[in-house]
Amino acid sequence: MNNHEHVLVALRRVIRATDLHSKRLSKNAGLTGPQLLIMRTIRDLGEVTIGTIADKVSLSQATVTTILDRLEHRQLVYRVRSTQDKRKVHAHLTEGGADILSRAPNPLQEDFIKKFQSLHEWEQNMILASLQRVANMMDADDIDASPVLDVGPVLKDDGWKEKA
Amino acid sequence: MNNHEHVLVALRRVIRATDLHSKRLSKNAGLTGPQLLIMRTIRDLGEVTIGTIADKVSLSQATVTTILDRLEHRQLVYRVRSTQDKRKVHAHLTEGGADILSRAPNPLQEDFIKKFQSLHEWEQNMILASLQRVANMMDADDIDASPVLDVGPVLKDDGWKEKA
DNA sequence: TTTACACCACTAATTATTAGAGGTCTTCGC
DNA sequence: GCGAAGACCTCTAATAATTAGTGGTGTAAA
Repeated sequence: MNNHEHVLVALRRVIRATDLHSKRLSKNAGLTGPQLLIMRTIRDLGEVTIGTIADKVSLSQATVTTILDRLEHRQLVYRVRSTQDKRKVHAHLTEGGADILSRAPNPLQEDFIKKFQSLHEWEQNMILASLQRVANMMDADDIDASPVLDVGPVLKDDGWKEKA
Repeated sequence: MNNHEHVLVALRRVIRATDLHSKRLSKNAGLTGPQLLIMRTIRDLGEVTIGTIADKVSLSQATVTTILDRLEHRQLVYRVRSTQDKRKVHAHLTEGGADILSRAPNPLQEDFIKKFQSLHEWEQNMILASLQRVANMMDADDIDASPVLDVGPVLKDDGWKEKA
């Protein structure tokens, strides 16, 4: 991981911690930030492995796996194990998943990241430092968190994940 | 792995190198020694994972995987991925596989191993040393290798294993 | 005899999943 | 408001199977 990517990861963390964190979306909507992010990645990249998703969204494979478990249980995505390489698993959106996603607002994350990447390093560092100061000031929690997407009630734990 | 087990592994190697190695069986029959050994393990243990097979036959998981590939291609076994633990894969015999196996001679390997295990360690070591001497004398290759099992021609490489 | 090919077996690397631990946020009852 | 419960996120470490790569043996064909 080069220096550039470190900055990028930091930026993604900032985005997750502000715009798209679960505390914002889960208030009234059925999908959390990471869930939306992963579903968009699947939509945009087509047939995509768990490892590729993890790279794109800067999360561990283990985290992506557990999030996909929840999405699969709600029948928003499904998995297909590759026949070429049986280690790999491809994730796909179901019809319902694609439908819900099409009605979700686009946060322009990827555009933003692409533009950010085109900046000089000193510019990136300056922006990140500024964001840090902003984040420190945000404890007041006086920003409106209006509902973004409504796909029904949040998943209840009805024991769908049977233990071995 | 304790001392006892080391002896057992050595013994299995001796068995493979003499009675059941592929050079003996593949002459006229369709199944090699390791293939038979693995199929018997599946039959005797029922729903069994690759790791368990590898333990039982003292081979690496990787080796068992490749041998199962060939057996599966010949439709003698099939794999089912566990729903409880998606890392695991269960191997089963197909009807045809069970049929062929029922007509194969039983080499009494497991009986032999069990009896051997009941011996004192110095006895085991003595026997292994004797076997080693016998093995050194076997280069003459004057032992008849009569066909044991005939299930048709040996698998030809018709490109069934497509590369990624 | 040489050559090609199928097979065996290993180690190391790769991919996904699970276990376990720690954390945040929301809801529900008091 | 406060505390507990539940759903979720995230990580590291362990686990399971597969694949890549290497080297070897045996058989059959040229």
